[in-house]
Amino acid sequence: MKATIYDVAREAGVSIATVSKVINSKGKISEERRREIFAIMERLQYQPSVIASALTGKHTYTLGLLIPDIANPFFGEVARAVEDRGHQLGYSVIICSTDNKDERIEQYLSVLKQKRVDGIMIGTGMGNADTLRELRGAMPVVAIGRELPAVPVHAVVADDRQGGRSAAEHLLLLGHRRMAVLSEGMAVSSSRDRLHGFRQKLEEEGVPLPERHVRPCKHRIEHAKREAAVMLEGSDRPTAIFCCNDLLAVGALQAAKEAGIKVPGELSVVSFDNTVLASVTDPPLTSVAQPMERIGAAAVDLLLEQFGQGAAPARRRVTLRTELVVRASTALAPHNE
Amino acid sequence: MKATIYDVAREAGVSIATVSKVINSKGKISEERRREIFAIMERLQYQPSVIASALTGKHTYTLGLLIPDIANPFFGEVARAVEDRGHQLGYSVIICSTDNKDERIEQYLSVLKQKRVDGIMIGTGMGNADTLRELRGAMPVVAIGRELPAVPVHAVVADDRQGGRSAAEHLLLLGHRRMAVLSEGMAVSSSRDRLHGFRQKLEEEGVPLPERHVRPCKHRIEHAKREAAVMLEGSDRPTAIFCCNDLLAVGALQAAKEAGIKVPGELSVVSFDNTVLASVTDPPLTSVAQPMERIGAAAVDLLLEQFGQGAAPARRRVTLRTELVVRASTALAPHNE
DNA sequence: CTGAAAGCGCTTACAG
DNA sequence: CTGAAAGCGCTTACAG
Repeated sequence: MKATIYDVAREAGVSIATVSKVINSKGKISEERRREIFAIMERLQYQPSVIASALTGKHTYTLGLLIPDIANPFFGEVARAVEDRGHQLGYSVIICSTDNKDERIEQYLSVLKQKRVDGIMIGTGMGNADTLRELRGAMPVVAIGRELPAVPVHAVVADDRQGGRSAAEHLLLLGHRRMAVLSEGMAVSSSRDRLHGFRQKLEEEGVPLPERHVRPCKHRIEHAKREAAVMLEGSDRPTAIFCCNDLLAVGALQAAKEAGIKVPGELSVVSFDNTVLASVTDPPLTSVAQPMERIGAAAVDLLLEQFGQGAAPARRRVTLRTELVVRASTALAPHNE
Repeated sequence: MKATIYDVAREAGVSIATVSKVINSKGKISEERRREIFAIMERLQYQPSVIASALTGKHTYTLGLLIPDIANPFFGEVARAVEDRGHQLGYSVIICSTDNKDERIEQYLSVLKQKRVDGIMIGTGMGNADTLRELRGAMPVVAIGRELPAVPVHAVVADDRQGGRSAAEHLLLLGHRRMAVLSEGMAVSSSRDRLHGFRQKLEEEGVPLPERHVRPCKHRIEHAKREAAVMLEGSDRPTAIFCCNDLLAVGALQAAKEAGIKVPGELSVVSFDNTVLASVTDPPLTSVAQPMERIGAAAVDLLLEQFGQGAAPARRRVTLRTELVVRASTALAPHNE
């Protein structure tokens, strides 16, 4: 049978209270006793039960992470960052891939509550504002990667607007004037902000961005490819496309290839996220990098900060800068106008 | 304060034992009472504490998943499959990215024990056989994706040998005779088996595979690129390369491009895993697909099967077939010999 | 069909 | 510096 605190106490000839204290470095215990007790724990292969200690009102040292899909490289990298920071601080993370489905979200939330996790990070859409409001009343929550509409919660996000701007700046500097955008659904705040920043910069420079050149896409390569193909038809086609994530950019690349349009010679493509995909395509993608490591770490920190405090302190936002990583998918605009 | 089983019992005018029974569908409770109690639980927003119930000797309904890196697309897909199957059956999964480092492995294992997870899936290397032996004595374990040396544990793996064979068959059919292999370290059983199957098939057909054309690589694109570049020097260079995973194949593709060697015209590349990367490169990769979904699901099933049984039942292995997915990175061998 | 009581393995005041 | 006792929120025989 597994050793318990009673076994350790008996061996050491002390009370379980004393053992508990040495485990948690609390109270004053003579150095000698503490050594002895550690030795006994070692010998008995004693592993204190987090379950039992959690029941006594302490933390479970477990966090929940809601994301659309852990198999998506972007979320995989974010999850890794969350995991690492959590691990450093003594927390484990339970992954919850929601596919952005309300049903799965509710199920996972219920499970996480029953397991009494110490807090939840939400990187997925949340259709139901009531659910979120209720959740926020029950435990610390932080939005990660995107804002959650309707309910004010802490959030850590990339500076999507500035990221969009820097994509625009890059293309403008290369002389592009006819541009297009492949965006995600407008329900996603991060995607809206990227587009907003991009468009704003173009407006400042007096470069038009016709509505028909802004196409929202589902989060799938084939879909992006189809949308891009449509954009690339006709003679007044754009010389540059800004894609709101790497997957969309892959679709754009494939569409261009099928249409016999050379990237970057005849078409520049700027992407967003800078996941591993960006370095794997041919040509490799110029991409606005999100600081995924820092996003993950900040989310954990923001979550843990809330432990001390009572219910719902002032809302906090952490915005992290993006950085344009230039690769081979962008070049000077063709001057055959 | 959070509602407890006592609150529900009080409201319903019954004992906590009765409430417990309706929660767990145990014993005989009149239909009327059961409805009433459910209604009260609903009204009180009662969420039974998994913590408390776990302490009573039941399961924690939490599983541990050890993998090298959740940010690696292959493991991300496996993790997703594990998560889904676990979720279906009422289990959560804690991710543990080990980077194959013994220190991290030990830390995570210790945490998982303290949290009393119901079982552990190991998809990472395990240098220390003693650790594993000890672990296996303490709780259900299954190896996932590769064998664990030295200690017999249940395992679910792809049929790597057959996968290697089918890669070879494909290339032979296309007329290739001068082949090379980019493999992972030989410590990894799956990589060994892939190479073994590949080589065996070649031998059967009397096609040589010179030792200098078999190069072990680290799990990084740049490293693979460098190794491939060396292989592609000289005039007797291979007309086909078999890469033991998608990342290595990306490296090979990049090396070929830099050397001005056309894929698939002058060089065919076959990959293994068939992660999202395989469909993103240019040309997209012909790849031996691992059935990641089924691997993940089988691992969970194999783990849960052990719950009923006493310590260490007979060792079981589940081997799942691979499938060659042909894309555009392979073609007929050039006949300019 | 229902309930009283013991017990799971800890932590936390409180007393000494 | 150390220990006795209550309590965390459940489940499980056992008795009725």
